[in-house]
Amino acid sequence: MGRPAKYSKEQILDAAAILTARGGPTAATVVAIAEALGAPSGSIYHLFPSRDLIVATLWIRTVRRFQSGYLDALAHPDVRTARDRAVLHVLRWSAQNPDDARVLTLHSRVELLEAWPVELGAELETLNDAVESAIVEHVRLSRGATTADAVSATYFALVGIPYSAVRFAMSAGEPLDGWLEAAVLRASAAVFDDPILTTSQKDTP
Amino acid sequence: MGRPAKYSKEQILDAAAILTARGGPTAATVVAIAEALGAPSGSIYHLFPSRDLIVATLWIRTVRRFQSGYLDALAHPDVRTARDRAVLHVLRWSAQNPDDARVLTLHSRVELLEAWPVELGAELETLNDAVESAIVEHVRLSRGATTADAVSATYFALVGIPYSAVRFAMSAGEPLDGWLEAAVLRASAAVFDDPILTTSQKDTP
DNA sequence: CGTGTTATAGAGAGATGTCTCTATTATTGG
DNA sequence: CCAATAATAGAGACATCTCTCTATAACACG
Repeated sequence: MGRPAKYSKEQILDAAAILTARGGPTAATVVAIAEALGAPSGSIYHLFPSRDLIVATLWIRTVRRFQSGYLDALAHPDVRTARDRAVLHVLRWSAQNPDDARVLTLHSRVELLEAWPVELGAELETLNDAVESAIVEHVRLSRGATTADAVSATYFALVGIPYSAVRFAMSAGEPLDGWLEAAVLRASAAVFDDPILTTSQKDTP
Repeated sequence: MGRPAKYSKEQILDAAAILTARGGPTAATVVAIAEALGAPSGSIYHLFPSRDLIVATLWIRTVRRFQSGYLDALAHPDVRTARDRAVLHVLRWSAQNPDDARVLTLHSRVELLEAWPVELGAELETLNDAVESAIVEHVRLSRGATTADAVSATYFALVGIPYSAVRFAMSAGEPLDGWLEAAVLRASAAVFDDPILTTSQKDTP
């Protein structure tokens, strides 16, 4: 019923991802996306009501794509294995999805879009909930109890540090494996060598 | 000789820094800078020939400001002390200069400006030379000889990791001291616990 | 006190981006 | 084959940004 769609939302998001990854936060203009698809700009607005919504949807899609494997990795019952797998997932997922990784790392959410669409407010609010819960759960498993500092430090070790390696590799042109993988694993693990993080249950090798 | 200047280049760069730090790479428009100074946009062009040159000059100024203390820290004769001081300088300088730090971390140089002014080409080329030399020298002091991987890893440990903490703190609203300082020091130091980095001269605690 | 000099003031030209609105095209079901 | 439907096509209104150009203001020096 009706004319078949020539362009899809996914196509638009794909084009927006590539443009953003390679040209910065402002590169994904509606005109540029339309050109990438060989469409006039009006056709884009048939699928997305605004540019902001394209960018916001791209952000959500990218975060979700990253999170699925990350949560699996962190769910491993052995605490140490979970840590290593989570860290490695950041590196390997980024290596396999360089454009998505660029969207996530080169550009922080705040600078990607100053005014986030209200329609997606709720979704954006809860976007990180799954990872946050998983981190809290991980801290509980490691220590028996949680504190705000322990959760923050764990977040830093299991997300912040591996992402710094992704940024580093992307700007330096280094491959995301070899010595860098090993270095990130050591750096991340070292964060846990702290009395504050290991009071109730000692993590011994 | 002539009317006294009401606005200075420094004032313009200060306004651009604040705008960029708080509103992202595109926030420092000439109009916005002019408004911040209470001047019409034409007056800005009397001091800077183009917006690109404002942003590029701001970048150089910010990097230089950061580097001066960093190089001092890294110049300490004791290798271990040099490392710790360098790492701490990143954290403390960022805490004391939050807007400058935001310019440096929230936005990578590439996304700040796609086309860098040719006039500053040479300056931008050599901007990191001093730090790179210092890192190479540090590696030589630690190991007796240098390899590309060792230099990269050192760069990651002494710049990448501390900056990831700055980003982390800025987006999470954590203070840049306390447990985070300690965690970063451990994470950074752990990168050096590697045979590749310690072949000729062992770094033992 | 006037002249030369240097800076600011402010309007506006031209480019680019977002978004709207109408016309047109392709398909499906009767 | 003929509606009904749902999509694309494309022009253009409106906003904003960069940069230019001319007029005007303030100060130094003789």
